[in-house]
Amino acid sequence: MNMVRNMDQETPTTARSGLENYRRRVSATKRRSILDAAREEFQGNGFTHAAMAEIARKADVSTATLYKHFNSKEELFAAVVAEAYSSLELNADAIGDAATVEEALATLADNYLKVQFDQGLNDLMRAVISEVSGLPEVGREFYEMSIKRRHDELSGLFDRLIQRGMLKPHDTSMSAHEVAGMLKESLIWPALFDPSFKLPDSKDKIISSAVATFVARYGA
Amino acid sequence: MNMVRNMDQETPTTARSGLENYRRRVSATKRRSILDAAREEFQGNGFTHAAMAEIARKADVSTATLYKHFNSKEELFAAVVAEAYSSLELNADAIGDAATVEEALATLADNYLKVQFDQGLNDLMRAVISEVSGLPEVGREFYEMSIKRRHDELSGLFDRLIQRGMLKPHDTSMSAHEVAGMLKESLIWPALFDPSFKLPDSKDKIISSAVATFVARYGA
Amino acid sequence: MNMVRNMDQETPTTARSGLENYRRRVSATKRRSILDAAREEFQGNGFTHAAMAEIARKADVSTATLYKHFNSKEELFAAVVAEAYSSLELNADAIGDAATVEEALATLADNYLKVQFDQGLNDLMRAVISEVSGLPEVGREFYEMSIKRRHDELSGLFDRLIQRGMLKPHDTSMSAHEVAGMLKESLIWPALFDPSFKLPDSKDKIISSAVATFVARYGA
Amino acid sequence: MNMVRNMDQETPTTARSGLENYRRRVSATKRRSILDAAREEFQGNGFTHAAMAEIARKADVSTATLYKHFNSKEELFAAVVAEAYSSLELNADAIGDAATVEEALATLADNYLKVQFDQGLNDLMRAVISEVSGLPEVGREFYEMSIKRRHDELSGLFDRLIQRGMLKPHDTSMSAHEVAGMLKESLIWPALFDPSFKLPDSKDKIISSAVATFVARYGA
DNA sequence: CATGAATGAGTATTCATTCAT
DNA sequence: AATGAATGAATACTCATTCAT
Repeated sequence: MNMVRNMDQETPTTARSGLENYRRRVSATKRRSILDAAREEFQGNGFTHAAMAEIARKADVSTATLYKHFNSKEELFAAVVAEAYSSLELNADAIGDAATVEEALATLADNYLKVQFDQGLNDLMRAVISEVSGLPEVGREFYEMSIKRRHDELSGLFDRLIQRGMLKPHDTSMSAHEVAGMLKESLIWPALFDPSFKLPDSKDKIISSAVATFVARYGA
Repeated sequence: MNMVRNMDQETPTTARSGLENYRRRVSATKRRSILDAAREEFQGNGFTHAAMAEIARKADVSTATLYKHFNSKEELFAAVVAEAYSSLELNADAIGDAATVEEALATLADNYLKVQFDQGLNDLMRAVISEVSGLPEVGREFYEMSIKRRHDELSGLFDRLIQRGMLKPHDTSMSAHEVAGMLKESLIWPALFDPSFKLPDSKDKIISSAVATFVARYGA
Repeated sequence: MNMVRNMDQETPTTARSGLENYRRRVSATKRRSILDAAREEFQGNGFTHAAMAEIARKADVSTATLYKHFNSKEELFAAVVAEAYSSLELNADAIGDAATVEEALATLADNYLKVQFDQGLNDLMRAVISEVSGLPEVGREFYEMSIKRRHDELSGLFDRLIQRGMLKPHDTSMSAHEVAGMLKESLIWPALFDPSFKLPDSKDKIISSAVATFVARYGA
Repeated sequence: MNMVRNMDQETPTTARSGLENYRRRVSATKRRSILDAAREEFQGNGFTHAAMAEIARKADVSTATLYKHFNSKEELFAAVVAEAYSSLELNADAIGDAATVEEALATLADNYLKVQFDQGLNDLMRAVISEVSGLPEVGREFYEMSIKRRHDELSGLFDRLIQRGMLKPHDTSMSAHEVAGMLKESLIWPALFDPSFKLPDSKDKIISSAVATFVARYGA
């Protein structure tokens, strides 16, 4: 049945005219390179200082082509931001079977920080913050889709841990904010003000301490 | 008394002419109105979208006069930012005699949030973050002088509370980060992405919970 | 009957294949829809603001097909304009048997105005005038083929009326200009400056007066 | 008393600071050269094809200066058009004492045509017509201020001629339209479609005939 | 010393036309 | 023969900064 479904999807593709297929592929490729170039520009220069012409140059397309794919600079930026957070992999489930609360939280924190720093999300976050007055929608959506989403994931994890008797019953939305805040204060906040900020060696110690503080209050 | 005040101003360069004095006063007044106008513009529109011409207009001076006082937009911005954090009043001492740790922390948090929201520091913070790529110095200095400075004040308070036996001995720099982070996550972070964000009604509950979590781990 | 129609089309190049025939018909259909779409666009937006892409969209063809039929925007515009005036039906003859000069002229004027307003010729005329600097040929040709052609028709009518003794012998080219000008001043000229201009209620009065003035000088 | 009044006006001017005066002069000069350059461009290329950069170049100013004087291309165009028709000198009065109606009308027509052709008003008129869809206000205002204004002047003259018994009492608005239309049909209308159209040698004959037709109906 | 007019470098966006399939 | 994605050249407008008076 799986095969059949696959065939259902693939048959029309192969049956499609070569021209259509070719165009689809070329178009997708260009769109991809535009998004990559745009992300690089926006992360490096922020929204305002990123130039459409430079994005086009980096993507190796004309500005007109760029505008065929995205109707405006705002729309392109929104697409870049949306793609950034839609690619975030939630992995609270994956670590749900950790032996201890401490282990689970530390792993989750590690994953989160890895993604945040490796994918340049701090740079993108600064770019979004820059345009909060001009593009309030993008700001609000970014907050909802990345920050709030991870918060919900975290409080969901806590709810499950309560059910398993690994945590005291409590307001998990509050506690999720608290543990996230403890980590961000030392590890994300500085990155907002210093583009060269890297994860410090003390990272693990900071995580351990935050987890310990969390457990001191909410541990079973 | 009048003399005393005059002497305060004139002593440095003795026997200044009345004209010189007048000019000095006029100049200081203009500088003041420029800084006020600039702060208003930068908080309202961010660095990039603030216009020097508009600042000059609001300050009721010509653009040339504006440039006599500040050599560039960057320099003016830096001056506004510096003034903003240098006017922050630290008040950890004032509440040092609180009866309980909880009371002391809650009062401190209240003061901090009041200043942050009433003086539009969130707006200014967004402006600084916006220009971190272009003006890294301003970003770093802002972090040092406002965020780090408040952090040092807080850990200093904790040190004193430890000495009085009201807190367990511990790494107070770490704990200061943690309690600050817990508050910011709910009460400052959203303001970064939504300029219309106001302190929520749940503010006191959030403060209480953060303090309780702090005390659960670090309380004596 | 079907054969007859086919023969009408096929006779010129005998023994054409069915495929060729089909293509010819399709091509003619497309050309037709392109011209219709183009006229709509040009009348609505003028030459410069009409967009080739929009014309293609309205005609339901690709831009490439559009360019197969017409080598440039200018050529397409010229074709639209040429078609517009070639479809003008002269009808001076038809009213040649009117009882009085007054009646003949009033009928002719009525017909002329009806066509001009109903077929959107005022809009097209504005479009032509707009491009007179860029496309002088189109302007001159439009003038020759529509304005001058109607003028010739009119002076021809006057010549016949002179022969019948219904008008004094005179320079009919001059008088044709005069009567046309009298009507246009009130009924066409305003439309050049106001696209929403409609024929006023006083239209008949204006026609009568112009005719009366004409007759006062040139009547037998 | 005349002298005193002059002094009243000049004193403040001379008392004005040299700087202010200098700037006023320079600014007026630049504005003048911008308007001249713009008129040349608009007459030559129409509104859409006139380029702000080219106008700036011809006026020997930067585009920014150009925008200091006129907020937009539309506004600049409107200013050019307004200046063109506000400089039209009505001179029906001046010829009010002509011996005969014929003489008065012929003189008036001559003046009108002279201005229209010498000042390039036909070119400007084409430019206005081009933008009637985009800038309806400019179109309507142009019609009101130039065409309608001259029409009112003409019918006013006719009213006075009726009072003097030189014309039959009649609807002078109608007759003004008629005589204007007779002239325009031969002498202005062709210029709308041919930028190189010049006043023909037959000009005087055309004027005479139009006047004669007018007098045939409305003469006393 | 103050002025504000002038600048030049910069940017987002559009559109007639072409070209690989 | 038909497609529509891609192009490049063009253009209105902005703004930090300077300069002649």
